[in-house]
Amino acid sequence: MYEVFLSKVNEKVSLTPQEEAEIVAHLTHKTLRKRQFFLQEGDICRYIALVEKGALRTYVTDLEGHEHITAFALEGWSLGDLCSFFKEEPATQNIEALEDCELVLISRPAHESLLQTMPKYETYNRILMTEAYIALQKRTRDMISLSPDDQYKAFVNVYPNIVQRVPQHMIASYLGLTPETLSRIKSRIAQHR
Amino acid sequence: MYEVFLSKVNEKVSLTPQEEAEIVAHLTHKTLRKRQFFLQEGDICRYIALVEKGALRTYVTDLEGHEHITAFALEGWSLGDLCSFFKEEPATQNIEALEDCELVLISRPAHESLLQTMPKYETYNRILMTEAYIALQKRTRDMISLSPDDQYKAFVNVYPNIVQRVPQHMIASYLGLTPETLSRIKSRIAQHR
DNA sequence: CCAATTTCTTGATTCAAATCATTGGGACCA
DNA sequence: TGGTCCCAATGATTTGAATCAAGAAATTGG
Repeated sequence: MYEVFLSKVNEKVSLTPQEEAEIVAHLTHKTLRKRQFFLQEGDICRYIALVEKGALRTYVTDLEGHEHITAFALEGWSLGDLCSFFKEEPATQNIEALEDCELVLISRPAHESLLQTMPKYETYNRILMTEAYIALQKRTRDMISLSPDDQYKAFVNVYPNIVQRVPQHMIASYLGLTPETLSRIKSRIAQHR
Repeated sequence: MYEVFLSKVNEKVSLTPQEEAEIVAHLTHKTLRKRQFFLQEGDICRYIALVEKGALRTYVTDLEGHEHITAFALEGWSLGDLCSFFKEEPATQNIEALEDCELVLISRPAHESLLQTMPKYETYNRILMTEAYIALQKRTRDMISLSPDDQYKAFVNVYPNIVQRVPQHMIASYLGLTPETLSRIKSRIAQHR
C-alpha cells in the first residue's frame, strides 16, 4: 500500500526494513473521487501527499476570480501547499482530483518526528526540496524565455503522459494561455512539419 | 569576515563555536568588481555564494539572444546555478555583479563534506531549500496571477532596497516587461493616488 | 441509446504591450 | 565647456494574444 512512497525514498537514501516500517507507521492513506478537493484555498494544509494512483491539479485564483493551474501531479509526485503546511497559514492553492486518486499522506507532526529521529529522512527531504527547487526554477525560466509555441512543445516532451490524461484547456491554463490560443498553436505546429 | 554566512546558519540552527569554526574552515572568500561575472552560461558552477556585500543579478539568454533577469541578490542572499552545481553540467544562468561585491563561497566537495559530518548543516540546508522553494513558488504565482501593475507594486513592497540600487530597465526585465511599459506603469500608478 | 454537457476548433474584433522613434536629463571625461 | 553615453519618459504604430461568438466533435450520464 505504501510501496510508491517507500520506493521514492529509497531512490535517494537506502532504507533498512526497520526504517521502512518506522516511516510507514507515520503515514496514512486516503482515496479521493474525481473532482474532490485535497485542499481548498483558505484551509490549512495539514498533510503532504504523495500520489499512488490518479491525477490532480493545483490551481490558484486571481483577483478577477480566474483560475490558473500551477501544477499537475501524477503517480509518484508530491503535493501540498508547503507554505501553508509549514507556517500553518491558510492555503492559497487549491488541489483537486482530476481522476479517482489514491494518496499517501504525512502530517506535520509525523513529518517533524521523522526529521528528528531519522537522519535519512532528513537527507531525503533535503534532496527532494533541492530537486523540486531546481525543477521549478527550470519551469520559471521556460515561462520567461520561451515562445508559447516552444513552451507547448517542451511541455509535451516533458509530460507526454499528462497530455493524454488532461483536457486541453487545463494545459492551456498551465501554460498561461487561453484554450483558443493553444488550439491555434497546435494547428500551427502541425502545419510546420 | 564570515559573519553574514554564520548568522544565516545560526538563524536556522544554533551552532557551537567549534561548529562555526568547522564551517568557516570550509569557506573561501572572493571579491568581485562591478560588471564582473560570478558565473557565465556554459561554465560549470563550482561554488555557491553568499553575498556579504554588494548586489548581483542572475539572468538567462533566450533563443533570440535577449537577456531575462531571473533574480537579484543583495547582502545575505545566496547565489549560484544549483542545477549546474549539483549535476556538474554547464550553467544556463549568468550571474553578474551590479556593484563591487564581497562573496563567501562554498565548493561542492566542501558542501558534501559538511553534509556528511555535521547534521546541523544538513538541517540548515533542508530548511534553506524549503524556504527557497516556497519563495520561488510565490513568485511564480504572482507572475501568473497578477496584472503587470500589481506585480510592480508587489515588487516595490517586497524589495524597496532593490528599487533604489538597480536601474529601472533591469527591474523591467525581471518583471518580463519592456522598459517603456514599466515607465508607463509607473506613471499610471502615480496618477491613481 | 439518446440528450446534455463538455471540449475543441475556427473566425472576427478588440485591446494591451512590443516595437520603433524621439526627446531631455544627468554623469563622466577629454 | 562641449561631447558622448546611458537612462528614463513619452508619442506613434504594429502586432500578437485575449475576447467574443458560433459551431462541430466527443464524453458523460440518465
